[in-house]
Amino acid sequence: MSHYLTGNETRARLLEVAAEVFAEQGFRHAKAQDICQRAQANLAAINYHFGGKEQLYQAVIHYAIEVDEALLPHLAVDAASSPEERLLQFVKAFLFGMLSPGRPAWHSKLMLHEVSNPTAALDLVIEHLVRPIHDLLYAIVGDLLGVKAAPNRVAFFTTSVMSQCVIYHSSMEIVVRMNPSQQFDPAALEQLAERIARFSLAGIRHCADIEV
Amino acid sequence: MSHYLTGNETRARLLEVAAEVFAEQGFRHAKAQDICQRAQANLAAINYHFGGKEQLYQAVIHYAIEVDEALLPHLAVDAASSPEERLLQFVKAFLFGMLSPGRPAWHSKLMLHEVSNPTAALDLVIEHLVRPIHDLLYAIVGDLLGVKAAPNRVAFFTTSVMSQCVIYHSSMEIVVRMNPSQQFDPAALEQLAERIARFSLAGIRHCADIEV
Amino acid sequence: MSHYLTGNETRARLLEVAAEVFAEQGFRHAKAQDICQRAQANLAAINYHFGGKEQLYQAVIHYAIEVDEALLPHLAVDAASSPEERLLQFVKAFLFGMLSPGRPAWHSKLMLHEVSNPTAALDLVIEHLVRPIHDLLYAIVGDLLGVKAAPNRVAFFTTSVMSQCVIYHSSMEIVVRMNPSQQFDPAALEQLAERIARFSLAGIRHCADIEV
Amino acid sequence: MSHYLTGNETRARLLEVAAEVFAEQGFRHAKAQDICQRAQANLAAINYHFGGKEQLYQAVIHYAIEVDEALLPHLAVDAASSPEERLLQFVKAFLFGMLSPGRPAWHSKLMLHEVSNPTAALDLVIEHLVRPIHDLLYAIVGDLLGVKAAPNRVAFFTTSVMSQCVIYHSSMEIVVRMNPSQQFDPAALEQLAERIARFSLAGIRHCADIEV
DNA sequence: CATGAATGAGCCTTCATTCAT
DNA sequence: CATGAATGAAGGCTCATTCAT
Repeated sequence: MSHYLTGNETRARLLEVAAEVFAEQGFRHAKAQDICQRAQANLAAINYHFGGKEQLYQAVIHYAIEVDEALLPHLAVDAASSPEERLLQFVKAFLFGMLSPGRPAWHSKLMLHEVSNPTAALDLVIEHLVRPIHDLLYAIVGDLLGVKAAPNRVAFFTTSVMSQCVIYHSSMEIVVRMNPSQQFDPAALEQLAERIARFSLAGIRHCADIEV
Repeated sequence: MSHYLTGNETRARLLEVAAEVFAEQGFRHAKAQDICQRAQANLAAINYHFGGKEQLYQAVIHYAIEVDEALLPHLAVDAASSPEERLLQFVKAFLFGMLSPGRPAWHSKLMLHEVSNPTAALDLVIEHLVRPIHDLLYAIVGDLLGVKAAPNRVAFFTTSVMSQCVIYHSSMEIVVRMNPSQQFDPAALEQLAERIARFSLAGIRHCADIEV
Repeated sequence: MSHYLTGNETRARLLEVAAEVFAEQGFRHAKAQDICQRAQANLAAINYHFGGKEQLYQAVIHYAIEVDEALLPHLAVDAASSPEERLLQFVKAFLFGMLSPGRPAWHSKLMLHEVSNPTAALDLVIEHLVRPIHDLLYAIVGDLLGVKAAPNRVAFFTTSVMSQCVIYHSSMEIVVRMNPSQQFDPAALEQLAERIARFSLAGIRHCADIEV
Repeated sequence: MSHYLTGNETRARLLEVAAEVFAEQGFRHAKAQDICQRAQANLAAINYHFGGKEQLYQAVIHYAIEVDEALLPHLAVDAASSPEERLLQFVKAFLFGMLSPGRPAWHSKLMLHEVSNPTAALDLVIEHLVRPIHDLLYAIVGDLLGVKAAPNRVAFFTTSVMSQCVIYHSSMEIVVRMNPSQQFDPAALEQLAERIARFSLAGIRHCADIEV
């Protein structure tokens, strides 16, 4: 059990609230006053418990990483399945994890802010969250292409699949504007995942054939 | 050169500098002082010429839109070509437009900030920049699928293609980290565009077959 | 014909507009920009024509005094009438001059501001506007009391009558709030004047009797 | 004495000083810096304790109302006395309350500014200070006229009496200029009150007779 | 371990005035 | 005689941090 769970309750509440606020506003837009107010803590509490806004943010990132690492297994679907099946499962899990109003609702938003407005914590995020997920997908795509596939081609397809998933989060606003009828309830997400998987599978296979 | 310039020289300088600064820092983080200093103008100049920081930002957005609308025709490739050919041309033009170290280096960054931290100007950006481009691609995909295609399927494929292009801009940092060998010189962009087009084409055709 | 009418038209417009704006906002709250805008003059025009906001205000006060001195005779009613009649006429003229939407609507407001937020021009205003009016009323009251009346008693009654007139201007807001049914159309003003005159006459006579 | 005080000492000092400064300059002309300096507080203290200049002003108004409400009973003279006696007592109490160099010297000035340059707080002032006083006088006048008196006539006389009292405050500067020999020591105030009461009584009675 | 009080640096805006043409 | 452009001083607000208890 890590340090952010030890100590008193105020500290924990602060951390939880900060995660939400940072997720909503990003590091620089987030206001210490806002966090303390929502956490029903004194304005000085941040400095007392964490040493400052900056360090609080670091703690939140660490927190997020731990939480996420616990959820990561969901993406690592049954290794015995066919690559095709695993691709579908991956996309499905990723989409649901990102878009369904699940537990750490703040989680993805936080990461998004970190990516578009990087702070010193970006490295941590990439190594602990992005890379593991990326590697999972990379392995699936690798299996689809077979051992003979050139790494940069595997990487390209991995990126293509990722991009199709990620866009529904990072550019949700715009996606909705361009296609207002698109829904995001579980059933619609399911269909979306299937389409992405099928679309990508076809693309991968086709290219696998013609380009050795 | 005296302090009192003819015409709107100061105003123009202010606009140019502001575009860069807003692109670097986003609206809220950008400092009026910074802009004025770089533009060698008085702190009150922003207020005098534009009426405030907010309106200056609006002006920059309008400026960006004008610049961009001039580049838009490049995406509208020869209508006589086959849809396949047009898809490739579109992706190529889009990628080059976004990634080549071309004209206004600040342009894309500005848009990125606007999308991740939307202001009131987002609507403008969407309607004048995003939608025209989106519609172009939508038309190409529509031609590929034929008249019988359901609109929401056309929209899905359009989004998938767009996402593959956009990710090389919005998440460049991460793409590079995950795949360090990826280059972005013209030759590499050319190859990237071909891959995206081919991958997408296969995906679209496959799905077109099985799903009516 | 005084200097504020000579010179060009811009200057005159500026003066006219400034009078209104100063009347509405008072000297310090009035904004040079506002005045110039309404007068369709350049922002620098005030400094050019008058030398600054301060001097413009002085000019306005002088203007007001001249205008007012021209209107003053209206208060100096027929000297042949009885004092009782003259009192009524005075009150009526004063009330109408203050409250009817007459020509220099800005005039009284300007004076009011000057009195509650005095500037260096207060002396001028008092000597040229307040005192002449006061003296008129003082003379009427003196005639009512007869030659034997002590000056401080004449002064007291003068003040009492004046106060009853002035309050309908200086505290209009409050008067209306305390007595919402009170109207201020010409007929109501007429009645008001009669009441004030009758009330005051009775007071003066009663006191004249008992206090020698 | 350290910079960190217990309780709301700074807040109290700020309030007291602000009352004076607002009374002297009015809301808009008063400078936050000035207030903080005189109160030996930091410029941000206003924001910390009150939330801004505006709210500080509100607090001052409330403060003034509290102070004043404590003094209000002095005006509500013995109900058993005759109306004539009560009128005299009322005028006397009002004049002394306004003009004697009593408690909060800033109080009346503050109200004056509020009336001539109304802010959102005017309503509060009217309802808590003006109306109670007005109602007191209205009742006295009503008793003098008897039950048969029309409300608008009672209101008129009330206004006339009030105006005679108030002018010695709102237009003190001018009153003195017009009648330099007038004194305002307790004895003179006493005489003034008697004159106003007697004058008004005569006016009221006379009109009561002739106008039903 | 925790808090209410206070601070100061930084920022945007307003506004009368000045400059050069 | 007149103006568009530019300026600087001053004001108020935000916000993370620090102090004393």
